[in-house]
Amino acid sequence: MQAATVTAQERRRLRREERVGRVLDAAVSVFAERGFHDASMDEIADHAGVSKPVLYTHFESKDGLYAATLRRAGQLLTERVRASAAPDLSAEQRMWAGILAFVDVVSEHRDWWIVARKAAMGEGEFADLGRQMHDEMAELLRGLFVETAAQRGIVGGALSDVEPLAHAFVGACEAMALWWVERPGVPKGTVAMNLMNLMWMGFGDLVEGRLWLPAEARRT
Amino acid sequence: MQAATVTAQERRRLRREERVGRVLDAAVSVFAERGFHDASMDEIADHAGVSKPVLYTHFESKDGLYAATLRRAGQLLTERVRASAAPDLSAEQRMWAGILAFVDVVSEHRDWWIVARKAAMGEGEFADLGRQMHDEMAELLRGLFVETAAQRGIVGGALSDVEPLAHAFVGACEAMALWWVERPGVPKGTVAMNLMNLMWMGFGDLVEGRLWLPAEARRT
Amino acid sequence: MQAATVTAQERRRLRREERVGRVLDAAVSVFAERGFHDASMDEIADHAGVSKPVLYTHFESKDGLYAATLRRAGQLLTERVRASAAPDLSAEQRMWAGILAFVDVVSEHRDWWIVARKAAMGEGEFADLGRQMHDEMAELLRGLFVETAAQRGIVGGALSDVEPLAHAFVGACEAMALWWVERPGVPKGTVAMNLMNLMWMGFGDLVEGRLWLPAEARRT
Amino acid sequence: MQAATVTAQERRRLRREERVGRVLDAAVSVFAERGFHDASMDEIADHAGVSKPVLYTHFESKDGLYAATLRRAGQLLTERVRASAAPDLSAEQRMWAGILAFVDVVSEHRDWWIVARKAAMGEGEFADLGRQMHDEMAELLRGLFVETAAQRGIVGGALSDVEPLAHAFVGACEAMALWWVERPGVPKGTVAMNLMNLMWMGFGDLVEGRLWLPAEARRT
DNA sequence: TATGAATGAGCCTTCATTCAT
DNA sequence: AATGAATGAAGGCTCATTCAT
Repeated sequence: MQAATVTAQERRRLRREERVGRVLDAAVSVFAERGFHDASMDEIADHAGVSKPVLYTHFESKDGLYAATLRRAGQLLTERVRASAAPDLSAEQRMWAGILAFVDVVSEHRDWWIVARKAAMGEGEFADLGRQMHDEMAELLRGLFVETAAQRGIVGGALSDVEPLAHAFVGACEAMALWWVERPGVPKGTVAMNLMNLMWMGFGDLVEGRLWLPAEARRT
Repeated sequence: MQAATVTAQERRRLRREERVGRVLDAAVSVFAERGFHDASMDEIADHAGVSKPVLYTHFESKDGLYAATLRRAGQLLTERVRASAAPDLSAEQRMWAGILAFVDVVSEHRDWWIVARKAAMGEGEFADLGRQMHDEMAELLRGLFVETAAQRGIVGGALSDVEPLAHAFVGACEAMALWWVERPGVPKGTVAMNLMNLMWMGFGDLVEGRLWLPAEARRT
Repeated sequence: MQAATVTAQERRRLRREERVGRVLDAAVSVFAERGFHDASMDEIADHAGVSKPVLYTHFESKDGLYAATLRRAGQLLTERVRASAAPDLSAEQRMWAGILAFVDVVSEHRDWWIVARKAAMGEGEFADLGRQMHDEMAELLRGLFVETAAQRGIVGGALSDVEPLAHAFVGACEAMALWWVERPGVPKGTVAMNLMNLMWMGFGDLVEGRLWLPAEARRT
Repeated sequence: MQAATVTAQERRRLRREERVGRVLDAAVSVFAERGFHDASMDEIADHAGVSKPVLYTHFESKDGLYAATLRRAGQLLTERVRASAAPDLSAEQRMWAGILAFVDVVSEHRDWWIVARKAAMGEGEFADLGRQMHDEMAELLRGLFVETAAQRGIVGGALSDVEPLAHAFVGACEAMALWWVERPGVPKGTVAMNLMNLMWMGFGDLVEGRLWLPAEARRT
């Protein structure tokens, strides 16, 4: 009896989780296509094959569902990138692995990535959730910069604050991913190679102190 | 009499244009803060200090007002960048001038830039209008790449298609601008320098054929 | 000087009346085509070639303009019908003349007639104004009935109240006019003949006491 | 279980139909009183005892609700008249039955009849729907005319086209109904008798070739 | 527990009407 | 006296959210 009861509970929990999963999948699909405001709870319920009140038994509100979707998207996208940067690899290897992971995950989870991108331009909590992967990647990059510079004995240098640079690099990745998402024919390897060259080369120059200066500063 | 009549018409026309200007200013401010959907015509009218029907005498609809705002934003932002790249300058000078112009215009017209960025993540006509500056900058960059490569006698090279690279660079600029827009304390020059280094260095490496290759490819 | 002043006033009055006439013409045209609600003051002003405030200097409001239009329509249509029934004619001649006048005026002033018809189905004051011609014709007919019956020495008769009959006959005229207005090819004479037969024959039967009775009443 | 389910569905369907019925009743009442334009969806919802969105779950739009109302009115009014003209009756009996049915239905469904009359004066689709009963009655009458004339061996006759006459007779019925609707005290039988006399007598005269001619034509 | 049906609140849009010139 | 421009008020429609079954 005990076993049966547990099984029944388990089954219920599984069914519940499956439900939630289905709803999130529907939500991400609709949110990605329409954006937050033009996505209606009706359409999401239809996509999920459930009735609208079910949405409200699992999520507080439309905002709640959106936040959950964004949280899920953040996990999905971030985990893979973070996992790829194994600590026993060299900086170069970690960067290459990270780029490969990024390209992979973006192409495999197109909708999640699009939803996050759209949310990133919003306001408040949603923007933060939407920027999760961006921030994570920027932080990883910043770590790589600092670590490499330290290994080479360079302190400070001309560009003392690498945080904006990290964000810029991540922005380059995102822009290229966006460009790529709209051109499905381009092979993944090309995209990754482009990104790696952009980042590793610029990275190398900067870390080694090769610095461009405006004409007026060069006279000295 | 003739002169007076003309003056009256002129005054009317001026007032009309001033009105339209005020409405656009209010619109960009509200759209920037709330996004298209959460911006209400009521709030825009309030911000402009006019009544709601005035919006409809100058613009077809909310969509029309939004499109006009985006068009205006596109002009405002794009003109300066394009104008900065005087054809008698060297490629390096043009790039530096373009970056300075970009940084200037983004900081001077924060709201226009934010509105355009938000629109760029949408769909359809609005997205196109919102991407105007991005596309313009990417095209300018692409031209610089091709021209410089040609001057140095490099044909094809390892990265035959520079379009994605141009988009990536523009993405880097945008990400840094976004980062900067939220940190008003950072001096403009620092941002510009960061961007120029990122672009000119990576640019130089690529144009000169210094190419990063994955380990398995390097064996050959 | 006096003469000149008078002339100037006259001219002004004429111009004013011409203006009012133009506005009424425009109003009847727009009201006829669109009906009261879908007619906008803008469209009427455009049709009249004047600006909207001019409408309000001559008429109190949209309702006022509509009422004026209906009053004018009532005059225009009613006068001719009434004038046709010269008191020195026989009843038969008066009826025939009235029908000819009705058919004439309806075809010559299509819009005025249509406007009145539409108003007749409305509410309140407008309905009354719209029904002016109908009521006038019904009254004329009733007079003919009573007069003829009296001449023939018939008092009371089976149909003591001829008012509803008069309305019914007028309704027949209107329905045929409506049918005719939509079929411009049919000659005027045919329509008039049809109406006269309908009315004169029925009229004759009734006045002379030939009465149809339901089967159960006939047994007696 | 099966039975219970079916019952539940049945109940739902019944309630749904009842709701739709209630909405249509409210709509016809408000449309009859105010006309299409001055009727607001708010007022209709209030009359029906439901909230506004309910109107939109059952009907596409205000236009749709109006069209549905008119269609319903057309059915309601037309069916009874058509049903009354049983084919095994004589022409005279059919006309009398039809008139009784018309008078009945107009008095029992005052609002439906008013709504249809108002719509008939409009334009486009609505006018057609509003004229349904008129057209149906005209067609029935035309059939009676032709049939009776044929039975009496009259071909062509002086009035070769009976369609306008049929419309005129129907117009007479409508005008009398309108007159009656505003004078509730008048007994139904009187109205019916008046109409029957008008129609059957005029009808008889015409079918039998008694024809009124203008003076100038009579000389021959 | 899941659903069909309902609702309250809000937003875009229009138009008769009126100022300021 | 006439106009371009402006406004207040109202109506149609939608959608996130919640009952009653």
